[in-house]
Parts: sequence; structure tokens; C-alpha cells
Amino acid sequence: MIQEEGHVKIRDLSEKFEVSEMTIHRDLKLLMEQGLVKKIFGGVQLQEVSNKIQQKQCTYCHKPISNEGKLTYQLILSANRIERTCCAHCGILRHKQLGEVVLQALCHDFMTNTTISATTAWFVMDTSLQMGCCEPQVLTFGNKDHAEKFVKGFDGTVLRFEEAAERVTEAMQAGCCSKQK
Amino acid sequence: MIQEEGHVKIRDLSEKFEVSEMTIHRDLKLLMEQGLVKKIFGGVQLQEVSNKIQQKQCTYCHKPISNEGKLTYQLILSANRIERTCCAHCGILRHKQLGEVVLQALCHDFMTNTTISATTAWFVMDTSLQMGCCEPQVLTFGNKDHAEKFVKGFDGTVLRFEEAAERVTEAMQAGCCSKQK
DNA sequence: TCAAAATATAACATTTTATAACAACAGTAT
DNA sequence: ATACTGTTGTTATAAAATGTTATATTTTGA
Repeated sequence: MIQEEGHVKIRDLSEKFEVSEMTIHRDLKLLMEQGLVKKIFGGVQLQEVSNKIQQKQCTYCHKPISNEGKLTYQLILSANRIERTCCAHCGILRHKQLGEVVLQALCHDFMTNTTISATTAWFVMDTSLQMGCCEPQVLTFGNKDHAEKFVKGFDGTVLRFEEAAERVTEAMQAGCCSKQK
Repeated sequence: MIQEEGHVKIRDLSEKFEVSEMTIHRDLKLLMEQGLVKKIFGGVQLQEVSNKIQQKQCTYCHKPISNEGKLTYQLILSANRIERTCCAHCGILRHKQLGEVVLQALCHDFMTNTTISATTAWFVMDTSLQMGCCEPQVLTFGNKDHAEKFVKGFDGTVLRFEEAAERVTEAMQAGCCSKQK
């Protein structure tokens, strides 16, 4: 009913389900706590999702970002701002672009998906494993050992942040992000 | 009745089978422990209502499942039910436990995270990379080539579904899921 | 700005449902 | 037959949900 009408009165729900209004109030409280609806004086309405935090697009290439995205790269900026990019490729470019405004940069270990600091991470480029996000592809590892073992099987080069940044920036001259998806 | 309606009252079952409600409670308790149904106050309903929201616990070891969890294993069952386990280890065990009720089993390629069919996937065990989920650890690959390249760097054995199932089932005798987290 | 009406909340009473403990019963092996 | 086992029903008690009432809050309209 709420979804169809957008707004329903407590009394209508009470009559519809043949229970007291008190029960409706109590049940709606649960839905409110789940953030699904919003109670206003005299009724309920659908909660607006607009104020949700999720950033759904890559700040750099504007490609949609999936929720699971282990490739994502996050930039913590001054003034409580946060930016998210689809992968380390765009993350590094944006990072360099913003400069000192970046307080921290986070990415994920490609193997374990644990969150790590980008500046101390190990980056793998030129590997045979194509994740299909952006070119040139950059994979992130929290652990040098993991990065090297990965390269053993899938080829590629292990780099530090600055090295990777340089490589990507160079490649940027000739155009970068794939448009796919 | 539960599968048809999705939800049934204890009283209805009691009248239908001409036994006391106490007996229904007791019998349902067994089905609950098997994870087939869920008791709510005043009735029973199917455990996982089709396409509905996320299941937050591993059906097998009851460990919380993170949303990103690329290790997760999903079982599509009859009557629109879906089960989710924390990793292939629990997934395979549950898969074998349920038998024919399983219509399909899904997991993810460890590298690309693309969704693949478990029965045709490639499984890697005894590798040096510890993901810290369950023991013995089982990683899933959609691509034989990826699995072999992975093993090149991180060691381990590449197996087909039945082989992996056998290996895990054997290890199960001596206790299985890690209790962590 | 105020009072009246409408709606919401809190506290308590009532009803419904669940659980635990026990007793009765049937089947089985000794 | 006797003791044992497992299932079921009964009862008393606990827990949860709902309803009722009194009181607080918000809205409305003058």
C-alpha cells in the first residue's frame, strides 16, 4: 500500500488489517528503524533514499561502481569529503590530480580484499589477468609476497605507489578509461 | 503446505494432521535445525523467501557473511529457496547434505569475481594463500587456466567438483569449520 | 495566539502463542 | 513379564503480541 500510494494513513492500515492503530504504530516503528518508511503526523510515507551515502559512480571516469567492487579506490579528503573510483587506475589519477587535499587513500588487497593504505600498497601492472575495468590495469596488494606470487603465475610487474602513478600518468596522455559497462 | 503458501499457522498444521500443536512445534524444530523453515511467532515460513534480501549467516557454519564476500557459495533449491554459505568449504558440504533438492550451485571466480556454476568450476586446495574462512580452504575458479596460474605462484592442487567434495568430506570427519569471527 | 480536534505515545491489561516439565502410551529388546 | 526407548498429549508457566486507557504532542482554524 505504501509503495503504491507513496503515502498511507495509519487508520487505513488499521482498518485494512483489522488491528488496532497502536499495532500499526508498533509495526511501522520496525520499518522505520530499518529505514524503509518514514512516519509523518497522521500517516506513513516511503523513505527517500536520496540522502544515502553510497556513491555509485567513479569520480574519475563516471563508470557505475558495483557494491562488491574489490577494485575500488577511496580518497578521504579534507572537510569530511569522500570520493570513490572504480579501480586503482582512476584512483591514482584522481589522487594525483587532487594533490594535498587527499588525506588518505584506501584500496583493497586483490587476494584477501582487506582494506589497505594505497600509499604503502604494492601495485601490479602489465599482467595477463584482465579484470576489464580500466586500461592500463592496476591491481593492488597489501603484501609484497602476494604480489610477487601473483606475478609468478599471471605475469606482470610489481611497483610502489609512485612508480605506478608515473606509469599510469604517462599512459594517460593517450587516453585511458575504458567505457565499458 | 509451507511451500505452497509460503507461510502457515501452527494451528492449521495441527488441525490438518490431527495432532497437538506441541507435536507440530517439535517437528518444526527439526526442520528449523536443518535450516529448511523459519518459525515466527504464530507460524512457520520458508527459510529463504526467493529473491528477497541478503542472507547474513552461513547456512552451514552460521558465521556472518560479508556483503562483498567473493568466497560465498549459493545454493538454488526447489520452492524458490536460496541458501548462502560463507565459502566453498561450507557450500560443498551443504550441497552434498541437501542432495537432489539443489537445483543449481553458484560461486565466484576467485580472480575476476564473476559468477560461475559450482559443478563446472575448478577448485584449488592446499594453497599457501590463507583467506582465513574455513578449513580446509577451497578456492573457486571459473577458468582452468586461472586456477593453474594461481597454483604456479601460490601452490596447491587443482580439482574438479567431485574431487573437491570428496576431499572436504573426508576432512570433515575430524571437525571442520574454524570458529573464528 | 489560543483552544479544540486529531494524532501519537506510554503504561498497563488482556489475549495469543511458545516452552518446559511431566505423565501416558506403544514398541522393542532382554 | 520387565525395563528401556521414543513419541505424543497435558498442564503450568513464560514470552510475545495486541488492545485499552490516559496523557502528551501536533495540527488546525478562528
